[in-house]
Amino acid sequence: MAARPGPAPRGRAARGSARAALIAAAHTTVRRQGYAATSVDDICAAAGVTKGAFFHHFASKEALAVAAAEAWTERARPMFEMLPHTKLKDPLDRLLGHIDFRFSMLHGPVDGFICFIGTMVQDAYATSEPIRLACEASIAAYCDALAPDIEAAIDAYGAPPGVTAPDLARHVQSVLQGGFVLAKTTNDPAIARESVAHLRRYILMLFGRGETA
Amino acid sequence: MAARPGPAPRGRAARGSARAALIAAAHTTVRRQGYAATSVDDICAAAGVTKGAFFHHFASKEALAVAAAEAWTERARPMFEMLPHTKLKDPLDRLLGHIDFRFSMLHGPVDGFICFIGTMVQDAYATSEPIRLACEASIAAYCDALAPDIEAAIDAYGAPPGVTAPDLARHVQSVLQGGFVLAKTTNDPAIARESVAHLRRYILMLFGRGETA
DNA sequence: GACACCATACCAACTGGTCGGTATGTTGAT
DNA sequence: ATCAACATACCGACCAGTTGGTATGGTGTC
Repeated sequence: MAARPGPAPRGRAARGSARAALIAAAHTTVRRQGYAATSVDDICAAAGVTKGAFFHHFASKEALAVAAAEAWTERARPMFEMLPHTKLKDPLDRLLGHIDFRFSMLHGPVDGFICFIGTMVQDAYATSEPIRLACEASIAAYCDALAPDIEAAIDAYGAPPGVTAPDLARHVQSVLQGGFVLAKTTNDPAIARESVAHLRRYILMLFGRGETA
Repeated sequence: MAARPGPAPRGRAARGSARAALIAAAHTTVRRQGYAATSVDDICAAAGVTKGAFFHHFASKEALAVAAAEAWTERARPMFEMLPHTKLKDPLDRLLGHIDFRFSMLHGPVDGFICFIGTMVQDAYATSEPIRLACEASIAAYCDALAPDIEAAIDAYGAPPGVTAPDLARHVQSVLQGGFVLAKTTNDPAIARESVAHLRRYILMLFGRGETA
């Protein structure tokens, strides 16, 4: 107790880190158990903080959920800005690069790649409008980030009538979310990879690069 | 299975109906709130039955969940046996008929068309292996029911290499589940209809009936 | 540069209420 | 009379949220 080591005491978490630790703990815990099945105590234990700290930073469990949804959006941002495929010249190559990147994430334990937003909105959309809205905003942000490349690909290569950029962006998100659900069901990511492979083939066909029967 | 001879008492729910009422209540309540957020009392209230009756018929909440998953599978069976499109001669027409039928269901309140299985497995797959397995069996039954028509369509029209019937059946299921998640997120089925429309176009292209850019 | 002052960050213990599940009583059909 | 099919009353565990308090770091004053 008397020992007062330098800047980072090893015994417990640094002061000021509780809020971030709680959000990170919410991400991992809710992804594993769902929102309703995750108690505030669970999150506190995972974050290594007490309940007092929790309610110092967040007015309610719901408020944490909203903050965690916003943090998740920020966490996903580098996927569109820092990855190598985002530097490709051809917009369709950028889109396919994104799909391939999402595909490459679908390995290992299911908890490691499933979407916090999709998991949470499933059992909170009917009980908490603030959470639902936060999740809607996060999904919309993802689609908005994906849409410009799709738009450019449509401009460059054309697309069948009725296919628009926002529309296709939402479909990409839909296939991913569906893959997560099935991966949870079978406890195996292979089924999600299959589905993303179908999505990739669809996009290739849409833009005239694919092969038909 | 068959109704007892003689009239049922008029005043309150017929004796012997509690089990079916509880399963039906589980379907509606879990679809709206998720599994973890649904209490045994909620289900009992929705079924118009007391807790004593609940635990007379089911050993636990988990046991009801498993029974409800099996009942859901049975409930979906007529979709493959009794609908008009199942009588079509062309297997691809039967498949498209099924897709169109699923599309036509995507109207009105979200609670009305989302999948009990997909909702429940989301927040129970990590905490209850029996529930996960029951949901896996239900999804597998759906895919098994869909696969023969796809197989026949592949035989009749051919398909790109790597596309198999079980594979594509799972993709159909995946797109549906993903559409449900996004419909919950936006509280609007339109987004799910869009996604199923993309799925339909993909299938048309796969089998050479589609148009590319 | 030392110290009073104070807002923030955090903690342990607790509360009223709800949870899944149980123990036991009552009813109705055979 | 018997037993399945319910209902009533209750239990310990756990839930989200509250309370009263302590530790920490920044700031103004001299």
